Amino acid sequence: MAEVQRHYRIGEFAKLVGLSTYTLRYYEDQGLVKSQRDENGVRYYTDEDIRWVGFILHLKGTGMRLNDLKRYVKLRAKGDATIPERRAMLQKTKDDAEADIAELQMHLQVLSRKIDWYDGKVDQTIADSESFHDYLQRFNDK
Amino acid sequence: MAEVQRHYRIGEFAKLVGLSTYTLRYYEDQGLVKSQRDENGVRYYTDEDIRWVGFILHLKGTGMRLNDLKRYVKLRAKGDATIPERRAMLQKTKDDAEADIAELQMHLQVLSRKIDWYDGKVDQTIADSESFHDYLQRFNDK
DNA sequence: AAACACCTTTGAGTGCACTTTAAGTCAACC
DNA sequence: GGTTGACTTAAAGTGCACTCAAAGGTGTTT
Repeated sequence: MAEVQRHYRIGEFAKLVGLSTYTLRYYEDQGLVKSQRDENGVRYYTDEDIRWVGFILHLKGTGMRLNDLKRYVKLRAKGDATIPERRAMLQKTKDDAEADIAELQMHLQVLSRKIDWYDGKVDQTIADSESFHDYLQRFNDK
Repeated sequence: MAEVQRHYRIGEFAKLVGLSTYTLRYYEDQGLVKSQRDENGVRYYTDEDIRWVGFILHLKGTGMRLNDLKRYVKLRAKGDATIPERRAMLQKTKDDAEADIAELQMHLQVLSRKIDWYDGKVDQTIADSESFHDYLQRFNDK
């Protein structure tokens, strides 16, 4: 636990977090990630940066946009007074993501039914499929 | 059921299916949707078209790309011999969507715990995963 | 007659999140 | 001493899925 902080240069760090060096510099431009510099002006990152990037990738993974991410980072920099606002952002992101999942699952259900129909597992959709078949004839002409 | 087929012109149809007239014409260019024409060359759509657009929107909703959708439609036009391939496409789309959901839920879990942490509820959840808790502690804003 | 909704083709614009290129410098490693 | 990997800024390119504009046309409704 009491080890000397490891330093990672951008190439190594990129591999560790699963982003490209381009993206990392882009994120830095955007104010999402910070780096430190050595005496030659070369970026380096620490284990804390790995955790931070991991966290923002979780937020991104739930559908948060870069603009919101920027806002979140700015709020964080302002201190504890912004916690309620940050909490609200996360809550909204969560709610949105859950709505997305629910919608996705609804679409998936239709897809599953269609697959079942292909497998001949569905009998009550004959009427549906016949008109659908008729419909598709229109695509045959040209 | 033996009613005269209703005809919808593009504006009305667009509202019914929730797409813009631009998008509808774009989809037609791409071969995803077909329309019929009256004696003046004006597009019209039927109830069957509503169902068809509904279906492709379900496929889109599960993450299928327009290119794949185009491929699907072309296969469909080729007849029953392409059913295995179409089935496989749907299966892959389904598997991908399910993987997306799983990933999303993983990210959501991190988000949820962060919200709990903002709420000071974290003490109660130490029990289930100490290392996960430690992991999340790293994100404690300071 | 004006307003409106539709038609055509072609091409440009939008938004997001990168991704790459250019052109030049610098320093470490083999 | 050449390759590698880093640095800089600014700009252009990519991919997807639209979205809109231009410019001129037809037909139907008020």
